[in-house]
Amino acid sequence: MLQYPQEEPDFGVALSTSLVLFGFDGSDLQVLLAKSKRAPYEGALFLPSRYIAADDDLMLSARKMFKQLFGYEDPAMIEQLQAFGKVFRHPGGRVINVAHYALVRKSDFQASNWDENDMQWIPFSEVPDLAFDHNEIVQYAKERLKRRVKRRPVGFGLLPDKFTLGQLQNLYEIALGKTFDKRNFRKKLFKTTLLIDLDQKADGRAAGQHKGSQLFSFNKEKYQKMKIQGYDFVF
Amino acid sequence: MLQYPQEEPDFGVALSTSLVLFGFDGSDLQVLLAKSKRAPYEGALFLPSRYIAADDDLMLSARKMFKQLFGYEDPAMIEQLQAFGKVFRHPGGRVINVAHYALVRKSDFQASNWDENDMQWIPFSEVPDLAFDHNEIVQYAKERLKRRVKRRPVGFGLLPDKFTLGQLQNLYEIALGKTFDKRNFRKKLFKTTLLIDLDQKADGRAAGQHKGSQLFSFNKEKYQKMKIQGYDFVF
DNA sequence: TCAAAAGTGTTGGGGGTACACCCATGC
DNA sequence: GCATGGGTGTACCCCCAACACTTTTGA
Repeated sequence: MLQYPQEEPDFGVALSTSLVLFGFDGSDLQVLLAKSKRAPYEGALFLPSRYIAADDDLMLSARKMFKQLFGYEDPAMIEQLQAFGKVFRHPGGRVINVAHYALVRKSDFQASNWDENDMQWIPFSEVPDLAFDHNEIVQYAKERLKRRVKRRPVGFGLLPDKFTLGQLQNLYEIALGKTFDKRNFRKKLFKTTLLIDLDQKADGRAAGQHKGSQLFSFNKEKYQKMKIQGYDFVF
Repeated sequence: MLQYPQEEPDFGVALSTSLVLFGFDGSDLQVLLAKSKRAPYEGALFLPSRYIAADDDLMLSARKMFKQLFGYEDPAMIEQLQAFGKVFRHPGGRVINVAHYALVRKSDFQASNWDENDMQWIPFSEVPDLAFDHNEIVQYAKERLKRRVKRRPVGFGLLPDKFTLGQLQNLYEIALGKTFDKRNFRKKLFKTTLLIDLDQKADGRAAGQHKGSQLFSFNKEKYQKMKIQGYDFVF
């Protein structure tokens, strides 16, 4: 039969998932990486990864790993990237990596058992050579993030609840890889009417935040309503 | 170890791939579907699919299936969509479907052994309930196509070498799901300077083609050059 | 007092959208 | 002759890009 030329499926494959975790500390967009302790990649950095049991849901497995790392369940955004086949060959057979990416607010959690796994945040633009084919995955994730940032207000999921326009602009500039004029950037964002002016000024200096600058939050409810009515966020 | 909590990968999974094949006949964008002859989906339509051997490359498997169907190797565009996990459960175990999509020029090939497999082109907007989770895959493929059409000149890969502006407009309208003003559409396309006016008028009536209307072709070489110099096709 | 970021308006040009009529061809 | 699609120009508006100086705060 043309559609299924092999008589029987070949049940010799294992699944893994890697998570590309993007975090933002106010001035720097970063990717979470672990350090390998095993040959042949001893000492090299790689994406947090795990095997998926044969009967586990793909997305659920990715979410479980996320929870293990951060202690909470619902990242601002999590999505499958795609399946990567050119992974390292396990002696036991073929392993397919179904990679995901997620966005986290770095302000939302505290590192817990990361040290023992040698995990660290690496700036977006300085990701070194990684183990396995993880550079390819990170590259793909970056492209996906760019597309999403342009067409959906996902950027806000990376920021703390109260943020300054400076932080927001930093984020957009790093994610999209170009600079924007401050005045034009503000006009553009205000035009969406999705920013709530909190009538509050920053009283300390978080990363990328200037003491005394105006704080804003993102009007998620309004965005939901507008979306239903056909509004399309385009940056 | 946090990164790989299961000691060993679980080699009990099989891979399959489904192809979402988009074709265009000049007036209608279509998807290629086969008819199932087996329970529990007997009579239902589904995407052309095959199992992937455990040590086969994902993309290569998709290309092989493409060649089986069309007799030539290089579709205008072929890309992985993503892995779909909620596929039917084979009695032997878990099957993961790594779906792909491809664009074909319907003018480039002749149906061969399709009859015996009950394969047929179904209009883009009239895809019925499909077997397995294939509706989800088709839906995902449509979104991907929309994005690609907007940001790359992939539409031309669906058209015959010589096409009319009417055909091109049809294609864009169906793919993006909206209508365009004829004059504005032409202005926009001419502005790209990527259309070659063949100084030739259609002498018959292909689908969606009006006898006597001007024929154009796409200047692929010029596009390649412009792309290298940073040009970004945006429709 | 110096450095760094916040905050603030105007102008010009380009691109998008809206809009209507005549012509060529097939049936 | 009638229906269908081909082909053509103008006007307006909105959005984007370019552009510079003053103020606040921390060090």
